[in-house]
Amino acid sequence: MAGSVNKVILIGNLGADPEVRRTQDGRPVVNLRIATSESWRDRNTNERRERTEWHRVVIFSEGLCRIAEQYLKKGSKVYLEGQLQTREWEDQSGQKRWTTEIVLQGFNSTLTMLDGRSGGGGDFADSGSGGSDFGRSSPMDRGGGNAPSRPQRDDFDDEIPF
Amino acid sequence: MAGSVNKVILIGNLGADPEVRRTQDGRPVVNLRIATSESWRDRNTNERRERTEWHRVVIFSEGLCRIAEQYLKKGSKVYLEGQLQTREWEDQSGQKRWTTEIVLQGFNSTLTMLDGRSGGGGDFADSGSGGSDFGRSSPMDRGGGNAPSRPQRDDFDDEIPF
Amino acid sequence: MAGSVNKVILIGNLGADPEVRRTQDGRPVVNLRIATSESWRDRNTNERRERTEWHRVVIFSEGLCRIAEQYLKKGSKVYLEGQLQTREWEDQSGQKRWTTEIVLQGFNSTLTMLDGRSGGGGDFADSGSGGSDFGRSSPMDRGGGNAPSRPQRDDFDDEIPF
Amino acid sequence: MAGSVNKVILIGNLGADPEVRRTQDGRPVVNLRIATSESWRDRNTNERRERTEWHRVVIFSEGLCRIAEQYLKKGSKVYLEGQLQTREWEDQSGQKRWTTEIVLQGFNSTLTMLDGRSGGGGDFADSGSGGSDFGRSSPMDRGGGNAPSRPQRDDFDDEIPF
DNA sequence: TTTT
DNA sequence: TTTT
Repeated sequence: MAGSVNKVILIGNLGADPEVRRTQDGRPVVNLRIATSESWRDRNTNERRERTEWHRVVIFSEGLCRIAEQYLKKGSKVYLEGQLQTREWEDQSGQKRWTTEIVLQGFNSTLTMLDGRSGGGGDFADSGSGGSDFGRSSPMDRGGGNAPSRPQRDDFDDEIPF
Repeated sequence: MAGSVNKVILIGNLGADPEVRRTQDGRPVVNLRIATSESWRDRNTNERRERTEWHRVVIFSEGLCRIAEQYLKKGSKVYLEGQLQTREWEDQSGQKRWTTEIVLQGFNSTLTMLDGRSGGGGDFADSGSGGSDFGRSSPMDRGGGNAPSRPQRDDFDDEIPF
Repeated sequence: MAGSVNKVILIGNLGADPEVRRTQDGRPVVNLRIATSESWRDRNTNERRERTEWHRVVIFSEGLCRIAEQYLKKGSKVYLEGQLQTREWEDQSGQKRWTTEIVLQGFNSTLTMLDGRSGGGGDFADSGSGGSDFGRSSPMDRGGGNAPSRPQRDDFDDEIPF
Repeated sequence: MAGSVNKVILIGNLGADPEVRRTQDGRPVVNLRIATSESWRDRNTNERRERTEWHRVVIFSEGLCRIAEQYLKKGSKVYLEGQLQTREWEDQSGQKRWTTEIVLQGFNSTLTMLDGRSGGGGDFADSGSGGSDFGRSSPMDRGGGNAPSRPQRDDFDDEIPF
């Protein structure tokens, strides 16, 4: 469909260290659990109340995976932009289940650390990546195939951390 | 938690007419199914491909419910801002399930029609408001001078459709 | 125009303490100067480079003004959502000039502190609110003053999880 | 500065056809004038009022320039994401002036047509460009210079329009 | 004028 | 499971 937008913006804290996996062909995938919360004072009881929402974030962009691996850990505060995707899977009993995740992949995905821990810090974005590693299959896949002479993602990565 | 943000921005089309329900105490709740899509041309096969993502949207804001009921229908294109919420429920077999929805409720929720169907059109936001406490004037009115006798939220509601 | 959106999202640091003024009829107006920066390493020279952008922010929302006054100071890091407005003025020589500002006023304006300085911290939004009721307690608290017969926040709590 | 965000999101209509220029080294630059509006009913007079804001948009991304040239015209409705930049210039009398623009360049810039005119339509993003000119210097580097051997942007462009 |  |  022409003219659609699917964007999630979060600022929250990692509930656990980033979980790093690799696809069969060696590309990294990082999963994050991120908490966002709201607090307010209940008018009737005057008690302070809080609601925490837990988000599943999946990073496919190689550059952002690297950032997550190197700089993020349990408790880190991040700003990110990604998109919603719901995927279907089967539980042990063979029943269909759905999980909704925030996917960071391709252009318009961003990950920024908001606390200075680890001496890191920085503002990162996935330029859509360069070469072989990106998207292979997805709407974002520009390519793959032949190794690009100089993958853009690497260029980008060269710049960071600063 | 201080300093967190949980925001979803979608532009997409309704896959069905809005589904309107009422809570036990009479407040409206509207459910929307919204599709966002991306298309690209597969470089390897040169085929055009498309991926459609379906989103569950729940509107609790009374004002936005009214808008949805009155103006939206299957096929309508909308811009919206809401927040992610995952709720737990039990399926028929008593197993826990989770569903992630985009909730429009309270400040920072917005719903805007992007096609002119139905003679409608307009830009709506939920002030979160109930009745009497919102906006003393107009969104743009910084100033004024004469205290308006009638709360902006009502004004706002009066304003639409325009 | 129906169906338009005018939104600015910034994360940056205050270049100076908030500047607080009052309108003739006593309402507060707060001006902020906020810096956003990007850094990168120049590929050719291998030097680290940086570009800082300075933004003029004007807060008309009383609640957000109060927050700014109480919690923000030079160096504070904030997340904010507002809208672009360009206003015309005359310089000393009578020539027309324009200044573009990010205005926080009414629904869909938000201000969140991202560092914990001052013991503060919090997540604030402008419900378009009128006067006395915002900030008094929490972003979620719409209460204030006379207990509204059916506080929305409570509604909200009732509703979730649903 | 690490951890900053500078993002503008607009949905509005072009007030005029795109204005296309070229830099000395041949790269395209497109200027757009975009209107966003809000309407409301004045509580005191009960008149309908409207405020239109005009935005200056500058597109440096080659891919997005092409899109703008090919598909946009006066009256087109667009969704875009870019960033704020204020540049200094001198008027005829040698006085300093500032103009704030919304710049589409590099990752995290997007342009989407929201009306189907011209048979067009589509969802475009600037991947930060391709080849040789991105990252080489900066996100802000509009430069370029050497023709990229296989510009990513072209890859991307191959996919559109669909 | 901020920040890292 | 985070954070304040």
